[in-house]
Amino acid sequence: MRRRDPSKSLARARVLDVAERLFHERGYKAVTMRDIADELDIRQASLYYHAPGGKEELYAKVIERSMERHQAGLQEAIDGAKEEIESQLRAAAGWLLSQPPIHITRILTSDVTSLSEAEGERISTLAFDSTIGIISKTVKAARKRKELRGTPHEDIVANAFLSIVDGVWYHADVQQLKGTKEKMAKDMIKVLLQGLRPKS
Amino acid sequence: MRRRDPSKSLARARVLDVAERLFHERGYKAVTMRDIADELDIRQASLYYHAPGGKEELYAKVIERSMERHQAGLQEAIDGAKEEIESQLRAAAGWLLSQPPIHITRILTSDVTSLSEAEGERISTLAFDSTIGIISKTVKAARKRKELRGTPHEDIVANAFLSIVDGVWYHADVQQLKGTKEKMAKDMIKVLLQGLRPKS
DNA sequence: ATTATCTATAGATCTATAGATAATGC
DNA sequence: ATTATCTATAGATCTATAGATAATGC
Repeated sequence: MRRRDPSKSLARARVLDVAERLFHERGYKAVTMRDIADELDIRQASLYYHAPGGKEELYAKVIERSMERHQAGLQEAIDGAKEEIESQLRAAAGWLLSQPPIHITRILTSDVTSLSEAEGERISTLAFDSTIGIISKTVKAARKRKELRGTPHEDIVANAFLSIVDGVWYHADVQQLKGTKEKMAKDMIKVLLQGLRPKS
Repeated sequence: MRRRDPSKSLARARVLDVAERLFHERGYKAVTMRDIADELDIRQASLYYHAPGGKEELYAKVIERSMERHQAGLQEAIDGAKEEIESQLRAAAGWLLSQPPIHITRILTSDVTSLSEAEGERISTLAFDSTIGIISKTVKAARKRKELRGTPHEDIVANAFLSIVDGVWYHADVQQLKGTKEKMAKDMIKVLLQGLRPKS
């Protein structure tokens, strides 16, 4: 052994970190326990010491942790911003761009269908509430303050917002467009909000 | 045998239809050859008579056919509409909502990474050009007509548009929101365009 | 004694091939 | 003879478990 394990959480956290990155990048089915072990430089079987519950439970733990972090991160960003929807969404986008892309639509439409039904539903709800739900709530509050008009449904708007940020990631990464991600997000938020404001 | 195969394409097309539905719903890795065979009510091995090239080639054929159809469908919808961006996008959305959701982001970020590198790149390019590319071109043309301002980058806008339509599918299907998909799409297009028009 | 690895392997699943069989058209 | 299935099975891959081994702390 290398050391007396100063906290147990250190090695476990590393496992969760690697698993999170791979699961978010490729999705549940496309990641094998061997892939995760390889990146950790241990044997595939040794991974089960840190993840005795198996792959599905590891995935669930990864998504739980990731979603709790996103929920908190989004909420803090929004609460820390001026009580005004453009500042709030810009802060939310700032948070999202500080983290690797989550591909929330893939989680909700593909990944969860490979899990047991009960687990799939639990993860669906959690993932929805932690991301779309938070933004949706914020949009709703802005409507109460009369900053935004009543349509379209806030979940659709929230989903559009998150997809746009995901799209910014894709175009910055893969398509290598010029300009910073923050600038792209800021511009798209402006576009989105202009259409959402009351005609006055 | 049941019949003299009046065209060969009939059975082949059924295979492609089933495979397309499953691959689009769940993604490449989450669909097995057995899943496809089961839905066709044949044995898993019999599927190889219709798909002798194996799973990866079947997936490629499925995506090629689907993307060619989408490219044609989108282009025809847009060309058939009034030469004005709102009519064009509404027609494009109408086409997309007449087809099952494609989850283009999942294809581009997850599915293609499970293919061989060359095939992955080919499919990526095809999928991008057939969807985001077509909308992007349309946005660019509208800019030339001075209907829209110059930012954000048209690929980002096109991606947002497609994600929004995908989101409409999700919320109508899974979340069971009230109202037709067409109404939701129309409202979101209005929102998007208002922000994209020149200040004048 | 506990912690964290390892090797070996069972068992399930998945892709793919070989070869037999049955039904039809020429 | 051709077309479309089938059964049987090889071989690869994947998840998971059992039990051995090495290093450290008590």
